[in-house]
Amino acid sequence: MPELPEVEIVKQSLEKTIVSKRIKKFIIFNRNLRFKVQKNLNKLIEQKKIIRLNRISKYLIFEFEKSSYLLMHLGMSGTLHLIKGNNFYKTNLSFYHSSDLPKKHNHIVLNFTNFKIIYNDPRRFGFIKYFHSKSNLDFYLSRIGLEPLNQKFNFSYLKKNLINKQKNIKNFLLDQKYISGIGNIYANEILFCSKIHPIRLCNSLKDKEIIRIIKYSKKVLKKAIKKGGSSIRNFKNSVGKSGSYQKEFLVYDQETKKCPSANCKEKISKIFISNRSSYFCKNCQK
DNA sequence: AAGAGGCCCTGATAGC
DNA sequence: TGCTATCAGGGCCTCT
Repeated sequence: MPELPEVEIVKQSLEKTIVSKRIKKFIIFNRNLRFKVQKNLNKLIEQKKIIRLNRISKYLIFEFEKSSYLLMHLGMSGTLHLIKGNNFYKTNLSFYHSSDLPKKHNHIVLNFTNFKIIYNDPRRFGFIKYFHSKSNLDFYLSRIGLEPLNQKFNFSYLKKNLINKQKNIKNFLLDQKYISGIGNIYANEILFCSKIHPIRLCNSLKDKEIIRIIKYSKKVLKKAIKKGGSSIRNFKNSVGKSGSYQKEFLVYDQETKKCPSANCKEKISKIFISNRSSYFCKNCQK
Protein backbone atom coordinates (compact mmCIF):
# COMPACT_ATOMS: atom_id res chain seq x y z
CA MET A 1 0.00 0.00 0.00
CA PRO A 2 2.16 2.77 1.18
CA GLU A 3 4.88 4.73 -0.45
CA LEU A 4 6.82 7.47 1.31
CA PRO A 5 3.94 10.00 1.58
CA GLU A 6 1.51 7.48 3.02
CA VAL A 7 4.04 6.25 5.58
CA GLU A 8 4.74 9.87 6.53
CA ILE A 9 1.02 10.41 7.14
CA VAL A 10 0.90 7.32 9.33
CA LYS A 11 3.89 8.63 11.26
CA GLN A 12 2.37 12.08 11.73
CA SER A 13 -0.96 10.73 12.82
CA LEU A 14 0.56 8.39 15.43
CA GLU A 15 3.40 10.49 16.74
CA LYS A 16 1.66 12.72 19.26
CA THR A 17 -0.22 9.83 20.78
CA ILE A 18 2.62 7.39 21.28
CA VAL A 19 5.77 9.38 22.02
CA SER A 20 6.76 9.09 25.69
CA LYS A 21 4.25 6.25 26.19
CA ARG A 22 5.17 2.79 27.37
CA ILE A 23 4.18 -0.39 25.55
CA LYS A 24 2.47 -2.53 28.15
CA LYS A 25 1.80 -5.56 26.05
CA PHE A 26 3.01 -6.63 22.62
CA ILE A 27 0.87 -9.39 21.17
CA ILE A 28 1.76 -11.30 18.02
CA PHE A 29 -1.15 -13.25 16.58
CA ASN A 30 0.61 -14.23 13.40
CA ARG A 31 4.37 -14.42 13.01
CA ASN A 32 4.16 -15.19 9.30
CA LEU A 33 4.70 -11.82 7.74
CA ARG A 34 7.12 -11.17 4.84
CA PHE A 35 9.76 -12.42 7.24
CA LYS A 36 8.98 -14.56 10.23
CA VAL A 37 8.63 -12.35 13.28
CA GLN A 38 11.35 -13.18 15.78
CA LYS A 39 10.23 -15.39 18.65
CA ASN A 40 9.93 -13.72 22.04
CA LEU A 41 9.96 -10.30 20.45
CA ASN A 42 7.25 -9.37 22.91
CA LYS A 43 9.67 -9.87 25.78
CA LEU A 44 12.11 -7.42 24.22
CA ILE A 45 9.51 -4.76 23.64
CA GLU A 46 7.08 -4.94 26.54
CA GLN A 47 7.57 -2.23 29.16
CA LYS A 48 9.75 -0.16 26.84
CA LYS A 49 9.00 3.51 26.47
CA ILE A 50 8.82 5.02 22.99
CA ILE A 51 10.91 8.16 22.85
CA ARG A 52 10.61 8.91 19.15
CA LEU A 53 8.78 7.83 16.01
CA ASN A 54 10.82 8.23 12.85
CA ARG A 55 10.27 7.56 9.20
CA ILE A 56 12.97 6.79 6.67
CA SER A 57 11.73 6.20 3.12
CA LYS A 58 8.95 3.60 3.52
CA TYR A 59 10.03 2.48 6.98
CA LEU A 60 8.53 3.48 10.29
CA ILE A 61 10.99 3.34 13.17
CA PHE A 62 9.87 3.18 16.78
CA GLU A 63 12.77 4.34 18.93
CA PHE A 64 12.82 3.12 22.52
CA GLU A 65 14.66 4.44 25.55
CA LYS A 66 18.27 3.23 25.77
CA SER A 67 18.58 3.09 21.98
CA SER A 68 16.76 0.07 20.71
CA TYR A 69 14.48 0.15 17.70
CA LEU A 70 11.53 -1.50 16.06
CA LEU A 71 11.55 -1.14 12.29
CA MET A 72 8.21 -1.57 10.52
CA HIS A 73 7.43 -1.89 6.83
CA LEU A 74 3.79 -1.94 5.70
CA GLY A 75 4.41 -3.82 2.46
CA MET A 76 1.54 -3.56 -0.05
CA SER A 77 -1.44 -3.82 2.24
CA GLY A 78 -0.32 -3.05 5.79
CA THR A 79 -2.27 -0.54 7.87
CA LEU A 80 -2.06 0.69 11.44
CA HIS A 81 -5.15 1.40 13.48
CA LEU A 82 -5.16 3.44 16.62
CA ILE A 83 -7.91 2.67 19.09
CA LYS A 84 -8.62 4.96 22.00
CA GLY A 85 -11.27 3.87 24.43
CA ASN A 86 -14.17 2.81 22.27
CA ASN A 87 -13.27 5.07 19.41
CA PHE A 88 -11.40 3.99 16.36
CA TYR A 89 -9.04 6.66 15.15
CA LYS A 90 -7.66 6.75 11.69
CA THR A 91 -3.91 6.43 11.48
CA ASN A 92 -3.46 6.04 7.78
CA LEU A 93 -5.23 5.59 4.53
CA SER A 94 -7.53 2.78 5.35
CA PHE A 95 -9.77 4.51 7.79
CA TYR A 96 -12.83 2.93 9.25
CA HIS A 97 -15.72 3.75 11.48
CA SER A 98 -15.29 2.10 14.85
CA SER A 99 -17.88 -0.41 13.70
CA ASP A 100 -15.74 -1.21 10.68
CA LEU A 101 -12.69 -2.37 12.59
CA PRO A 102 -11.05 -4.96 10.38
CA LYS A 103 -11.83 -8.42 11.67
CA LYS A 104 -9.41 -10.43 9.62
CA HIS A 105 -5.63 -10.10 9.36
CA ASN A 106 -4.97 -8.26 12.60
CA HIS A 107 -1.51 -9.72 13.18
CA ILE A 108 0.03 -7.60 15.90
CA VAL A 109 -1.36 -5.52 18.76
CA LEU A 110 0.58 -2.94 20.77
CA ASN A 111 -1.20 -2.28 24.05
CA PHE A 112 -0.62 0.97 25.89
CA THR A 113 -2.33 2.14 29.06
CA ASN A 114 -5.25 3.95 27.44
CA PHE A 115 -5.12 2.89 23.82
CA LYS A 116 -3.80 0.30 21.43
CA ILE A 117 -2.37 0.05 17.96
CA ILE A 118 -3.33 -2.78 15.63
CA TYR A 119 -1.17 -3.87 12.72
CA ASN A 120 -3.39 -5.29 9.96
CA ASP A 121 -2.01 -6.71 6.74
CA PRO A 122 -4.06 -9.00 4.44
CA ARG A 123 -1.25 -9.85 2.03
CA ARG A 124 1.44 -10.08 4.71
CA PHE A 125 4.12 -8.45 2.61
CA GLY A 126 4.93 -6.16 5.50
CA PHE A 127 7.39 -7.00 8.26
CA ILE A 128 8.92 -5.85 11.52
CA LYS A 129 12.49 -6.16 12.74
CA TYR A 130 14.01 -5.34 16.10
CA PHE A 131 17.46 -3.77 16.55
CA HIS A 132 19.44 -3.74 19.77
CA SER A 133 21.50 -0.69 18.89
CA LYS A 134 21.73 2.33 16.66
CA SER A 135 24.66 0.84 14.78
CA ASN A 136 22.70 -2.34 13.98
CA LEU A 137 19.82 -0.26 12.69
CA ASP A 138 22.12 1.99 10.67
CA PHE A 139 23.82 -1.02 9.14
CA TYR A 140 20.47 -2.42 8.06
CA LEU A 141 19.41 0.92 6.59
CA SER A 142 22.68 1.33 4.71
CA ARG A 143 21.23 -0.96 2.04
CA ILE A 144 18.89 1.78 0.85
CA GLY A 145 19.68 4.96 -1.06
CA LEU A 146 18.74 8.51 -0.14
CA GLU A 147 15.10 9.48 -0.19
CA PRO A 148 14.19 12.41 -2.45
CA LEU A 149 13.25 14.60 0.51
CA ASN A 150 16.78 14.34 1.89
CA GLN A 151 18.80 17.55 1.44
CA LYS A 152 21.66 15.48 0.05
CA PHE A 153 19.47 14.13 -2.74
CA ASN A 154 20.85 16.47 -5.39
CA PHE A 155 22.24 16.50 -8.91
CA SER A 156 25.64 15.01 -8.11
CA TYR A 157 24.10 12.20 -6.04
CA LEU A 158 21.65 11.22 -8.74
CA LYS A 159 24.09 11.60 -11.61
CA LYS A 160 26.64 9.44 -9.82
CA ASN A 161 24.03 6.67 -9.43
CA LEU A 162 22.53 6.93 -12.90
CA ILE A 163 25.72 7.02 -14.86
CA ASN A 164 26.65 3.81 -16.68
CA LYS A 165 23.33 2.20 -15.77
CA GLN A 166 21.68 0.19 -18.51
CA LYS A 167 18.33 -0.17 -16.76
CA ASN A 168 15.33 1.94 -17.63
CA ILE A 169 14.54 4.98 -15.54
CA LYS A 170 11.22 3.58 -14.28
CA ASN A 171 12.90 0.54 -12.75
CA PHE A 172 15.66 2.77 -11.43
CA LEU A 173 13.17 4.95 -9.55
CA LEU A 174 11.67 1.82 -8.00
CA ASP A 175 15.04 0.38 -6.99
CA GLN A 176 15.36 1.30 -3.34
CA LYS A 177 19.13 0.94 -3.26
CA TYR A 178 19.57 4.09 -5.35
CA ILE A 179 16.50 6.13 -4.40
CA SER A 180 14.26 5.07 -1.56
CA GLY A 181 10.65 5.89 -0.83
CA ILE A 182 9.27 6.03 -4.36
CA GLY A 183 6.84 3.29 -5.38
CA ASN A 184 4.81 2.58 -8.48
CA ILE A 185 2.33 5.45 -8.21
CA TYR A 186 4.83 8.21 -7.62
CA ALA A 187 7.37 6.85 -10.10
CA ASN A 188 4.75 7.27 -12.83
CA GLU A 189 3.78 10.74 -11.66
CA ILE A 190 7.38 11.94 -11.33
CA LEU A 191 8.30 10.75 -14.82
CA PHE A 192 5.29 12.48 -16.34
CA CYS A 193 6.17 15.77 -14.62
CA SER A 194 9.78 15.33 -15.73
CA LYS A 195 8.68 14.67 -19.34
CA ILE A 196 10.73 11.49 -19.48
CA HIS A 197 9.51 8.27 -21.06
CA PRO A 198 9.59 5.39 -18.53
CA ILE A 199 11.64 3.06 -20.71
CA ARG A 200 14.46 5.56 -21.30
CA LEU A 201 17.77 4.10 -20.16
CA CYS A 202 19.48 5.83 -17.26
CA ASN A 203 22.69 6.42 -19.14
CA SER A 204 20.82 8.27 -21.88
CA LEU A 205 19.51 11.00 -19.60
CA LYS A 206 20.74 14.54 -20.16
CA ASP A 207 21.76 16.70 -17.22
CA LYS A 208 18.69 18.87 -17.52
CA GLU A 209 16.49 15.76 -17.37
CA ILE A 210 18.27 14.61 -14.23
CA ILE A 211 17.64 18.02 -12.73
CA ARG A 212 13.95 17.68 -13.54
CA ILE A 213 13.82 14.30 -11.79
CA ILE A 214 15.35 15.87 -8.68
CA LYS A 215 12.91 18.75 -8.78
CA TYR A 216 9.76 16.76 -9.38
CA SER A 217 10.52 13.83 -7.11
CA LYS A 218 10.72 16.30 -4.23
CA LYS A 219 7.72 18.28 -5.44
CA VAL A 220 5.40 15.33 -6.08
CA LEU A 221 6.17 13.65 -2.75
CA LYS A 222 5.75 16.89 -0.80
CA LYS A 223 2.44 17.63 -2.45
CA ALA A 224 1.23 14.09 -1.79
CA ILE A 225 2.08 14.48 1.90
CA LYS A 226 0.24 17.78 1.96
CA LYS A 227 -2.83 16.06 0.54
CA GLY A 228 -2.67 13.31 3.13
CA GLY A 229 -1.28 10.69 0.73
CA SER A 230 -3.18 8.60 -1.81
CA SER A 231 -6.15 6.45 -0.81
CA ILE A 232 -6.73 3.98 -3.59
CA ARG A 233 -8.96 0.94 -3.36
CA ASN A 234 -10.93 0.73 -0.14
CA PHE A 235 -11.40 4.42 -0.10
CA LYS A 236 -15.15 4.11 -0.48
CA ASN A 237 -15.05 2.68 3.03
CA SER A 238 -13.04 5.53 4.42
CA VAL A 239 -14.41 8.39 6.43
CA GLY A 240 -13.22 11.91 7.10
CA LYS A 241 -9.53 12.36 6.79
CA SER A 242 -8.48 9.81 4.20
CA GLY A 243 -5.87 11.04 1.74
CA SER A 244 -6.92 12.85 -1.40
CA TYR A 245 -3.88 12.69 -3.66
CA GLN A 246 -5.57 10.00 -5.76
CA LYS A 247 -7.70 12.83 -7.12
CA GLU A 248 -4.56 14.56 -8.33
CA PHE A 249 -3.11 11.67 -10.30
CA LEU A 250 -1.91 12.96 -13.64
CA VAL A 251 -1.20 9.58 -15.25
CA TYR A 252 -1.38 6.76 -12.71
CA ASP A 253 -4.52 4.70 -13.33
CA GLN A 254 -5.59 7.21 -15.99
CA GLU A 255 -5.35 4.93 -19.03
CA THR A 256 -7.20 6.23 -22.10
CA LYS A 257 -7.98 9.54 -20.41
CA LYS A 258 -6.73 12.66 -22.07
CA CYS A 259 -3.22 13.79 -21.21
CA PRO A 260 -3.53 16.51 -18.55
CA SER A 261 -1.16 18.85 -20.38
CA ALA A 262 -3.18 21.80 -21.67
CA ASN A 263 -1.92 21.72 -25.24
CA CYS A 264 -1.76 17.95 -25.69
CA LYS A 265 -4.56 15.84 -27.13
CA GLU A 266 -2.87 12.47 -26.68
CA LYS A 267 -4.40 9.75 -24.49
CA ILE A 268 -2.54 8.24 -21.56
CA SER A 269 -0.91 4.91 -22.43
CA LYS A 270 -0.41 1.91 -20.20
CA ILE A 271 2.38 -0.61 -20.59
CA PHE A 272 3.95 -3.16 -18.27
CA ILE A 273 7.56 -2.67 -17.26
CA SER A 274 8.95 -5.58 -15.25
CA ASN A 275 5.40 -6.68 -14.57
CA ARG A 276 4.37 -3.36 -13.07
CA SER A 277 1.87 -1.07 -14.73
CA SER A 278 3.34 2.10 -16.16
CA TYR A 279 1.30 5.06 -17.33
CA PHE A 280 2.61 7.86 -19.51
CA CYS A 281 1.89 10.24 -22.33
CA LYS A 282 3.77 9.20 -25.44
CA ASN A 283 3.56 12.71 -26.78
CA CYS A 284 4.82 14.59 -23.71
CA GLN A 285 7.33 12.05 -22.41
CA LYS A 286 10.36 11.48 -24.60
C1' DA B 1 27.73 -8.58 -11.98
C1' DA B 2 23.90 -5.84 -13.28
C1' DG B 3 19.31 -6.34 -14.37
C1' DA B 4 14.92 -8.80 -15.37
C1' DG B 5 11.55 -11.80 -13.63
C1' DG B 6 9.53 -14.95 -10.19
C1' DC B 7 7.60 -15.29 -6.01
C1' DC B 8 5.56 -14.52 -1.43
C1' DC B 9 -0.10 -13.65 -0.14
C1' DT B 10 -5.16 -12.28 -0.04
C1' DG B 11 -8.99 -9.74 -1.93
C1' DA B 12 -11.52 -7.07 -5.38
C1' DT B 13 -13.16 -6.99 -9.76
C1' DA B 14 -13.83 -8.23 -14.65
C1' DG B 15 -15.27 -11.48 -17.90
C1' DC B 16 -17.37 -15.60 -19.31
C1' DT C 1 -24.93 -17.08 -9.81
C1' DG C 2 -20.54 -18.93 -9.85
C1' DC C 3 -16.50 -19.95 -11.63
C1' DT C 4 -11.62 -18.42 -13.31
C1' DA C 5 -8.18 -15.09 -14.46
C1' DT C 6 -5.96 -10.90 -13.59
C1' DC C 7 -4.34 -7.24 -11.01
C1' DA C 8 -2.91 -4.54 -6.73
C1' DG C 9 0.74 0.91 -3.34
C1' DG C 10 6.86 -4.01 -2.30
C1' DG C 11 11.09 -6.13 -2.10
C1' DC C 12 14.00 -10.27 -1.68
C1' DC C 13 15.94 -14.10 -4.21
C1' DT C 14 17.42 -16.53 -8.31
C1' DC C 15 18.87 -16.92 -12.78
C1' DT C 16 21.16 -15.28 -16.81
